[in-house]
Amino acid sequence: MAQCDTKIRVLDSAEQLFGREGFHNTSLRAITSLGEVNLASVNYHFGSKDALLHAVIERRLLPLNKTRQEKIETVLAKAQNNASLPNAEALLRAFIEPTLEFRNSSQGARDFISLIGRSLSEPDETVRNCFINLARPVLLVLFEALHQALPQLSSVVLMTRLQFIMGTMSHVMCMNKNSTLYNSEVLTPLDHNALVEQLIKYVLAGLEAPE
Amino acid sequence: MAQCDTKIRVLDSAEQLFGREGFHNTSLRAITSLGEVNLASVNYHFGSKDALLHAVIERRLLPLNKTRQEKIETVLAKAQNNASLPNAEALLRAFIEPTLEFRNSSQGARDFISLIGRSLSEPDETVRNCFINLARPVLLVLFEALHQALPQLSSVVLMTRLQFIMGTMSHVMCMNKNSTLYNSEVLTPLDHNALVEQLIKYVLAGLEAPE
DNA sequence: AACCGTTTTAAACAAGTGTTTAAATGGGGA
DNA sequence: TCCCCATTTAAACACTTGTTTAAAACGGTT
Repeated sequence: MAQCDTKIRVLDSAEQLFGREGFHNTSLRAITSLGEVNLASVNYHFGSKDALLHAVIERRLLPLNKTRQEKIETVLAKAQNNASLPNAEALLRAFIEPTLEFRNSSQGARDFISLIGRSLSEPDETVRNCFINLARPVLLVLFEALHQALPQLSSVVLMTRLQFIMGTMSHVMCMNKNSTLYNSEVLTPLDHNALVEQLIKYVLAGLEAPE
Repeated sequence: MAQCDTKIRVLDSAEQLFGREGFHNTSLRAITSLGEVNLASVNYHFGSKDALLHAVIERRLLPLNKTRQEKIETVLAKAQNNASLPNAEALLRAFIEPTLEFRNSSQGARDFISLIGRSLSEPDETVRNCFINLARPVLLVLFEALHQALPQLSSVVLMTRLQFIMGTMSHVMCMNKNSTLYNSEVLTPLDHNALVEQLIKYVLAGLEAPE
């Protein structure tokens, strides 16, 4: 089927360019020439540039959110079996690890994660809402689970800290070698696994700090 | 002086629109019509749209960075007088509080802080470098100061955690009522002071976590 | 082979972009 | 008053943008 091929080529090219150059800084002509397809195929298959963005995000985010939600529910089920409180670190891992493992799996995944890492602070609500609406359900699940894990925290403080965690994660998701704050030839950045562990340690400590 | 007035009106309008709509999503015509000045005045007074962005950022960031650096050096001097290690929380406050106090001072400041909060994850290096180059000196000072305050942390871990802190801060700086993750009619967000205290608590706990 | 709906293609569309130009305007000093 | 300079203005520039059009090409079914 040639038509499926075209659709995927558009999605892949759009993912790469949206992730690296940003949505507004990427033209349909750049996408179609990178994917070596005709300009009009975008509007034919997707309808508009906005709808293309939606398709790009949905393709990766739905499976990712499914994984995250399942892992969270596994932690909750285990706690219920033990008649104990769910473990906060395990819940954070359930949410964070799939994200960064996916990011580490391919260059396309890396570009995509960069795109959605940026989307929370995107000024244009077209982009922002597209991500937020898809992410809200699993974030609510995470919020409720963390509420069980840390009953000493008030709702408003927990919500605030969850926002902080999202900020920390977003920043890690967008990071690449060109965006470091210091031109450090001396310090070599951490590898994937060490970075994940440091991130978990950081957000867990912040989350569990006395109110 | 009519010319100064025009320059300031362009800067103010650009600050507002860059902050709210993003750099690439803001046209010179939108800026000049908001400021009620002629379109060509931007290129006459600043040279180009890129140079205008630079001027917008520099106008606010240079004084802000000066304040942050002075406060950091005050903490360091006090520690030296007491022949003790500098206090990590005081150092974080020296860096964070001026930022959020400025953000809270006016709507223009709020727009500006939103602009630079986003700039770290900006895909276009024109915008990103503009901020990073101006911010690097004070960040290096902060890094060295925290190194003294927390000698048990290795350089690479401290650097990583400083990146996490910048991510958390960036997110707070961009936050507004339209970007919340949950449509919570129930939870009313924290006021300015409570938010600052929660932020300090969060980043301090993450920074001081055992390595 | 003829027909069909789907997909691809090149071309054009109207609107918007940053920048440049050259003329007009304004006010202070000789 | 005249001149000069800095500033403002309206218009045009060349280019890019997302979208639409109508014709062409394709591939499977009868």
